[in-house]
Amino acid sequence: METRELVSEKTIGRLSLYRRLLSGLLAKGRQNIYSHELATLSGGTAPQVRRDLMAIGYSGSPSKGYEVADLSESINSFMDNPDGTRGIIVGAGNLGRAIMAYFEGRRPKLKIVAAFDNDPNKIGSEICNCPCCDMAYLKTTVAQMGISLGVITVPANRAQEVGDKLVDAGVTGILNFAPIRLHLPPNVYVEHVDLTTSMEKVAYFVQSNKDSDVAGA
Amino acid sequence: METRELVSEKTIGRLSLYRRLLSGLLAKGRQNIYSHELATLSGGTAPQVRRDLMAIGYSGSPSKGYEVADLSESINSFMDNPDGTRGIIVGAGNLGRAIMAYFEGRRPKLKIVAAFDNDPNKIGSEICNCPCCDMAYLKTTVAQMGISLGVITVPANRAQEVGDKLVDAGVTGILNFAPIRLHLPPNVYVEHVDLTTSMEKVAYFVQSNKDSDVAGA
DNA sequence: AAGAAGCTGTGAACTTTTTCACAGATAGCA
DNA sequence: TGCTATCTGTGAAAAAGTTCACAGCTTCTT
Ligand SMILES: NC(=O)c1ccc[n+]([C@@H]2O[C@H](COP(=O)([O-])OP(=O)(O)OC[C@H]3O[C@@H](n4cnc5c(N)ncnc54)[C@H](O)[C@@H]3O)[C@@H](O)[C@H]2O)c1
Ligand SMILES: NC(=O)c1ccc[n+]([C@@H]2O[C@H](COP(=O)([O-])OP(=O)(O)OC[C@H]3O[C@@H](n4cnc5c(N)ncnc54)[C@H](O)[C@@H]3O)[C@@H](O)[C@H]2O)c1
Repeated sequence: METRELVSEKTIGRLSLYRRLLSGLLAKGRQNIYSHELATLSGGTAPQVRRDLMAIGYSGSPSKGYEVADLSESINSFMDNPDGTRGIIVGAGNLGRAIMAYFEGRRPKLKIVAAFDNDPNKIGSEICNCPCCDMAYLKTTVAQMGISLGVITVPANRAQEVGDKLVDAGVTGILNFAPIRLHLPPNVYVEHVDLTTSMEKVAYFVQSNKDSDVAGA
Repeated sequence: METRELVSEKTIGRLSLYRRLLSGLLAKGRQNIYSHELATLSGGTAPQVRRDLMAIGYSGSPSKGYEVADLSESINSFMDNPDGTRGIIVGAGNLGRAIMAYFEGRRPKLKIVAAFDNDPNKIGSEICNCPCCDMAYLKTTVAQMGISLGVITVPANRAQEVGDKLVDAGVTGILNFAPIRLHLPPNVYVEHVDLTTSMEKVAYFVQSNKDSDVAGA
């Protein structure tokens, strides 16, 4: 079974945001920050920020707050795999290519190293400095390049099949953009990004704004 | 007064998924479904499905479960604005265009009707049957076309400014893809889709999977 | 006609997550 | 030095969300 769930998924998500905000501040020369300032930037509350930092064992000073550079480094070393994480994208369509373009060269510890597709016109081409490969090479590539993360951007009706192939190849974390729920073994971490639902949620709360007020996310 | 029974954000998100699953089933001629079946499809539990449907006042039958067509229609009428919801996208870059391509013609009650950009090469062009307009026309377009929803796909450093413009124009719901937290009035519903965080969460949980169990299932 | 099976609807229990509220720490200042 | 202001760290309370467990309904079987 799962051994240690020390830090909750929600906290991990917020830590990801904090470190992004912190590196922006660092670039501007900012040295210290209080929990309530990070809270404002991140859209949360001060106690929540303090709880999150407590979860990774980080301590600030009552008068100076937190040291930007040091905290940033602490979150990095808590979250990043020191050897780096390598991922692949399956489905080099509109969304897949947008994601590849965006993540190219952005984080040294998290790289997308190849794309896979089943369209003969795409196979063999290069997308954002990554080769676009035939699905037949999925398993060997995952093994040879030490890939642990897969991004699924194929149409909904192919997503389960692709998920199965990724797991079979040895991937243990999947980011799924297809609008269905994948059925995969419990030792594989799956994050579903459901853009249709996100859009429909906004549409719903827009509508209900008309007669009453609703808190934001 | 309090007319509308408050339905949580999480329930709304699941209802969006249920109706998508239901329309797939409907297309296959399926007539009835039990809560535990919908639970399996949606990755949830049977009591949760029943609670969610209870929230919109829908009742099934103890022997037949829920009627697919009828339930689907009930969720539609609960979630959709009968007059339809119109949205615009600001930032016709890689992600913005992928989203426009995807949502084109997909839902009759939820349409993206225009794009906006500040790049002179894009302004005046047509993207997925939508005009790409100059930001100068944002306010008048929102008013004239009765637009209530805005999607933000501009770079992070322009997102707050664009959010302010959207709110000023009269939009009351925003789907934000820029990797920052927007600061907007509380009557505006904002959904943040943070793809960087999603990716980093998977990377984190991949890493922590390593030491627990190795045997694939 | 009565019993068995298996479903829904839901109060209550439980779990997770967030917020409150305050002791203790640190710096600035008179 | 001692007072004031304001921060952090955290136990405790509250809120939100999920699951349990079972009464009651409906159909099927015998
Ligand atoms: N683009 C969006 O904004 C958006 C929004 C919501 C959901 N999605 C979902 O994201 C996914 C991708 O969307 P898109 O707009 O990029 O679609 P797309 O059609 O542009 O791209 C799909 C790609 O997958 C490839 N493909 C198809 N079957 C394959 C297989 N079996 N193995 C490998 N590759 C295969 C196709 O060749 C194509 O390149 C879809 O599931 C879609 O429902 C996208
Ligand atoms: N593409 C992804 O996978 C991805 C992942 C994570 C986050 N994001 C975020 O989504 C947003 C869009 O990403 P992208 O990859 O599409 O970027 P992009 O650079 O391809 O597109 C940005 C578009 O916004 C337009 N723009 C810039 N400033 C503007 C302004 N002030 N008003 C109107 N239009 C303006 C540009 O002309 C361009 O067309 C960014 O904030 C990015 O951080 C994207």
